[in-house]
Amino acid sequence: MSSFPPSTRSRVTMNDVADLAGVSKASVSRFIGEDRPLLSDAIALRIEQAIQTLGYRPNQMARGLKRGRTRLIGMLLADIRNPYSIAVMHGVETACRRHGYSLVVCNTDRDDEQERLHLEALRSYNIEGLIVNTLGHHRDELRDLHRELPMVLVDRKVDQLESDLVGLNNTTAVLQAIDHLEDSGYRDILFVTEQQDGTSSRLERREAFTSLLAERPQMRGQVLETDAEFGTRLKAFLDAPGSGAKALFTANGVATLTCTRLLREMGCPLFDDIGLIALDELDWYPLVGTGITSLAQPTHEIGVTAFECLLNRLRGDEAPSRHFDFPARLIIRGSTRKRN
Amino acid sequence: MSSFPPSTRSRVTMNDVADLAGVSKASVSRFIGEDRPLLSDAIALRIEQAIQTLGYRPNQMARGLKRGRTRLIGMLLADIRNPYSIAVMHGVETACRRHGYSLVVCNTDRDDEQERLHLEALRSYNIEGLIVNTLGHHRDELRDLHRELPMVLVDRKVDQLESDLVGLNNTTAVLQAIDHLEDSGYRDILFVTEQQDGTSSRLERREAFTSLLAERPQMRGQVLETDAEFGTRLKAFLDAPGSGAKALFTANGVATLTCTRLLREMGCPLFDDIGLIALDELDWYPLVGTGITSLAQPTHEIGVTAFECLLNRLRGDEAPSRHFDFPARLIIRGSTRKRN
DNA sequence: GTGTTTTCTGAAACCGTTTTCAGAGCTGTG
DNA sequence: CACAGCTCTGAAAACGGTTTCAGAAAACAC
Repeated sequence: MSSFPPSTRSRVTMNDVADLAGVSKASVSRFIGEDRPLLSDAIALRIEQAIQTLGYRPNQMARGLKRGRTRLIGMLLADIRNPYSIAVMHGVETACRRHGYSLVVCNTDRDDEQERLHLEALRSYNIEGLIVNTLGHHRDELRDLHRELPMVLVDRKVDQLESDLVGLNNTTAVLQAIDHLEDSGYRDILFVTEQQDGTSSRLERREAFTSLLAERPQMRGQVLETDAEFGTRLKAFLDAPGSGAKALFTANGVATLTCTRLLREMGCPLFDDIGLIALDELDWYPLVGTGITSLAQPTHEIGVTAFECLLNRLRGDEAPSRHFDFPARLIIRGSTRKRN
Repeated sequence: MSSFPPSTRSRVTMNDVADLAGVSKASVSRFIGEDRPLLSDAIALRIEQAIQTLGYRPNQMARGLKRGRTRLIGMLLADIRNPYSIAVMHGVETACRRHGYSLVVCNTDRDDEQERLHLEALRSYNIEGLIVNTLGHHRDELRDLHRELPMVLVDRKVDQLESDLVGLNNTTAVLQAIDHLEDSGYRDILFVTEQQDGTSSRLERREAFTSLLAERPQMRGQVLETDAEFGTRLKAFLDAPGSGAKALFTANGVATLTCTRLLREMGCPLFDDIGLIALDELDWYPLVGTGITSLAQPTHEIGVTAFECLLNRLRGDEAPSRHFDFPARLIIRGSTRKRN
């Protein structure tokens, strides 16, 4: 009878429901919370109907305020346009959804100041946990925050920050790559990485490469960063008299893109003269030249695991910090065909 | 003197600041809000110092509760793994950051039920505005929500939802493509689109293609969806006796990937026998075969514009709903070399 | 010196929830 | 029938802020 068009009312609140059902706010609160069994059937029914007719949705902000549970988790990303980040984020998002959490995504675009601003913002929203995939400068802010809430690092360690870490087993992955290259007859390997900026995974991969190759006298290895002079240096590598079949080993998706572009610009056929193996799998690898061999990371699993770590901590797990090192999966394509 | 290690205290609140500074909460509130000019210099200084020593950060949740401004905006995405969505999201995120907003990202994975759940969640967080890039089933929920807050559609219209729309001028883009194909000597065009699912842009592109080709008797066009039988049908198109040079016109990134994969599997050299023009630009297009010609969308600009629309509405702009149709940029590569 | 503004400040109510606490009804016992 | 022990309910006090309102102090006018 007394039905307003709900559109005119600003927003239906717990009081409205209580009034319509003729009960107190407390009862409504019990109904929507975990205390429903406390209520008599009669009252529960009245509340349920009132909620139905009014289309009531509890206000998470108010809930979070009183209860301390916002059901919000934050994710700090260094570069939202990196497919790796996106793939991991997809995993996180899926897991969040499954457990009733929502995700606040913060992209720093590799900018330290943005990282600081985002950290402040996230804190002010009372997020319950944080997933971090950035350079982690602002160590102090991160540590402060870590005292207040659980935190999980993805892919990159942060100095002096004791927290769970989820990522790739970089050493094993690099070993897989080198083994595969050696098996396929390659002897002269150029490891291509983006410029070192303190990213732990980047450093680990590079060091794994250097130390593993040092153990194999039959192979020769060098390392190049994709800096301003990369083009000329790459050309020099290609032109140098070989001590055996040559191959590039790119340390991530961006490096792969850079190399493939350059090779193409140099008119180097893909991949007759030179081999290529890439860390990280991208959907276009099968399409380029004879196809790019890669080591795929279980990105989805990494994301899901990151969230689950957080969830465990939220549920009170106080165990010392753990590391999850996932293995890579070798996908062989034309870019590493057998040589002799 | 009475300095606790801040780590032991749960979280410093406005009351703590007020106590330390020897003022009332009201003054602290004025200090952190827009009423700072009301305060005397002496008091402002005391507050500022108290905030400094305690490391106080206001709680956005509590703020939002009373004030109604959460500084949160939501983005509903159909498919977070689609590079187009990511590119737009990057634009949105940048704009958000610039204006002090944070972004809650919700990925529906093209699932209607997830869309509903996310809409509920977003509403419960009192987001101030919503950017929508989904199928928009749940028309009613969307409409309800639209009464409460401003909304902007990206790329796809939603039936009977009067709201701002930001996207590509699909008709013009298709026209550009056809013109370019015709100029380059192609006469037999296969338009490849993902299965129709109600996405307005998908439909517009297809219809633009059909009607534009109808006006050009010298060209022949047909449309194929990437369904289960697409492989065989594509092969049929390739094998059919041609009435002129053949080309594929893929309606988005996914379709391009599908086609390129199939062409490669069929052993069709890329791109000698057949041309290809793609709507949407991806970073690997230059690398495949002789390079894929594309129509690039100004994704970043689309994202920024979407946010700015929202911001205008938040600031009280009540103008009737607007459409922003951006033009595409033609990037010519080897896949549409001249034929005769 | 009084009266009127103006400027600054704090008390208290409020935002929409949860949670504590006390009390109102019952039921069962001796 | 008095008493304890349940089960259910509502009033009221949080949560961490903002905002209204009224009053104190200072500035100005006469």
